[in-house]
Amino acid sequence: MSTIADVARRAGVSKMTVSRVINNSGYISPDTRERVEQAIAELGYIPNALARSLRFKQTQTIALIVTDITNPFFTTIARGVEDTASEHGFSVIFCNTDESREEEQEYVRVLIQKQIDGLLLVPARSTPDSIALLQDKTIPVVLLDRTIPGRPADTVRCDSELGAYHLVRHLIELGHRRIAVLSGPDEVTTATDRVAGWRRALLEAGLPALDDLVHYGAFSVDGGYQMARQALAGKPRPTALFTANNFIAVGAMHALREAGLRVPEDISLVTFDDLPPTMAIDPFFTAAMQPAYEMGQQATLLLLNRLEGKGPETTQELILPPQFVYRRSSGPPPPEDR
Amino acid sequence: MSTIADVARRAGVSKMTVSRVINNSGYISPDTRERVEQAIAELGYIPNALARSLRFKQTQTIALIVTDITNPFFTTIARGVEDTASEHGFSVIFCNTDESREEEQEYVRVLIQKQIDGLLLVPARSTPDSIALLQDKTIPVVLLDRTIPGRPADTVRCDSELGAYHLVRHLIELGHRRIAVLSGPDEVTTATDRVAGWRRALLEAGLPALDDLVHYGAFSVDGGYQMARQALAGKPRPTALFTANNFIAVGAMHALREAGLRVPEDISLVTFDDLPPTMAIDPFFTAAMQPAYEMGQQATLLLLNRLEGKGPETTQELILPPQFVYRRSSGPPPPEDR
DNA sequence: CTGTTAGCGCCTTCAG
DNA sequence: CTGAAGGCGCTAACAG
Repeated sequence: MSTIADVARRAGVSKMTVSRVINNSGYISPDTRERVEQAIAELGYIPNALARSLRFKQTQTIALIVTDITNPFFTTIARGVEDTASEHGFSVIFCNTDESREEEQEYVRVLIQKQIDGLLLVPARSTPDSIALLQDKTIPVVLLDRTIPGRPADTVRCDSELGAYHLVRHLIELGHRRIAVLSGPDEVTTATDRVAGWRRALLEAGLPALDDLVHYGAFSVDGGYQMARQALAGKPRPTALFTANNFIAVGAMHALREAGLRVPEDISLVTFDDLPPTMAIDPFFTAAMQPAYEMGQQATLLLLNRLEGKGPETTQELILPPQFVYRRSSGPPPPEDR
Repeated sequence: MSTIADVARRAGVSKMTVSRVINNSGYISPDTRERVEQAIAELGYIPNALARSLRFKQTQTIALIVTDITNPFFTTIARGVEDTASEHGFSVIFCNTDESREEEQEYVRVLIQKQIDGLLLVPARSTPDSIALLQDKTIPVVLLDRTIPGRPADTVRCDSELGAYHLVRHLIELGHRRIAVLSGPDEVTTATDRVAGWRRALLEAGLPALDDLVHYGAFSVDGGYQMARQALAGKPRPTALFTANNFIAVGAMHALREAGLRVPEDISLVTFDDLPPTMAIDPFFTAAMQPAYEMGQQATLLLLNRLEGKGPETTQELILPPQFVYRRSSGPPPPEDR
């Protein structure tokens, strides 16, 4: 790897002159520039960004920590982040925590060492530890999708409570009175917010929000399967399920099929997060779709603004509305339950 | 951000001593160590990896360039890469080319500047330019999924020709004689390899591999839709379609539905790449499934080995077999076509 | 218009 | 067991 000194030697100038040519700064005589550019071309010289970063104290690199990159929701966020960052000349380091608080802490440490300029974080669990570490070092952080209770921070997320409220209301309007909710881990704000929306819809309709109907578990196919089995064992059995994400919905469908229940004839299902249109032969779920790409994009823009010292002093919270699609997975309850 | 000098001052020792404590190198008297560790804790000192990298000439960072991170196939690869890299203490910069050669070139340039230790590349188009740049700088590269004709390089991929051959053979055994292939861009080796497998299966069965039956397009839902419409316009109409990836299959299904054709009663469909099990309520496609996670994992291990100077002098090519699942999307041709 | 000096934060070498 | 000097590659500040 040739360095700026090699180029300088070859062009018969000082390192400084080469630096000026590279960065188009200051005045340079045309033929000096020519000589330098030729030397650069001959050597195939490419500047070392590490050395620059060491001086400038910025790396043009941000990081994105998510809990599960295989979930299309996060994939789409990631795509939004990468597109936006790249457009603005930033690279993105991706990290996957698998919902583990320890992994998250470890990643944050490494990323600080690598001197990232900022971080986009989907917090694995609601503890302020990792983000406190960043904020101490005055490295901007934007929380994505989830919040950390009691820790103010810039945030971009979807309105979980509202989305849940509308989905459950839709079920109530169809005539359902026993609606179970299959949610994520109870330490994660999206999971508890979605339960809160479920509760509001029920109470508003004068229906009891029984604890028996609330299930917390993992945001995964297996979690959905387990919770659905529990829910189906309830007496009397719920006539509808509200699942808190796409994987849970798929797992619940497996359990329903196994129990010989037809959807929506025997039981209805509505869910947060749809299956991506690119993957759906025949879209089926009634769903609240989060604007994942836009969330990634907006979060990145907010972060990049912070890097430039722009934006208000106080923390910003951008809450995007979900979109609703009503499809075949929801219908009226079976006759005996009306 | 505190530096090693701050710690040294606070502990009343030299920078060197602090460095020794951090890296556990050389002998240090227990109570000097104690004092230094205390100073580190008090200051919340975290070493600057940039400065280290500048000296050591390695960043413990690799990059992964894919063409479309929203495709679950690449997502799963990415997950395999991230898990493996992280286990070995490496961070991963993700880049998305959208199948654009220019984007790829630009990313490679930036990544070289950032002094990545190695690159995992899904080449967007079959030109050796970007990888030549890396190899000139002796930065190890491992090609993933696709090869670059005429440019030997370490590669980890799935056997596209074989997978296609078996899928098409399956159709032939069911009685199909007019089988169209809907493939990717004709400059991409996976696309051409899959057409080659299709051709071999047909010729081996004594069937004509007519050019009319071959369609090249984009690896996308829209590409699949377009190609399927063309294929359906063929006279006589094919009785089966072989699609070269999951998105193409989904797009083809849209076109089939639009044309009022039932699968498999009126027309059969087999495909490379399944829809991921986490996303499938009711798996439908007869498919050749690529071991995506393992591909990511193996490619990363190969790359990390190269970084340590291990492995044979010659380039390595790891070709993994696809797995086959036979499901409802394929059946015998309609009676009039038998 | 161009060059010199100094330093970003860290670690290797070589003395003490 | 500990410290001082020097350099990784680059550029800001200050000459000339």
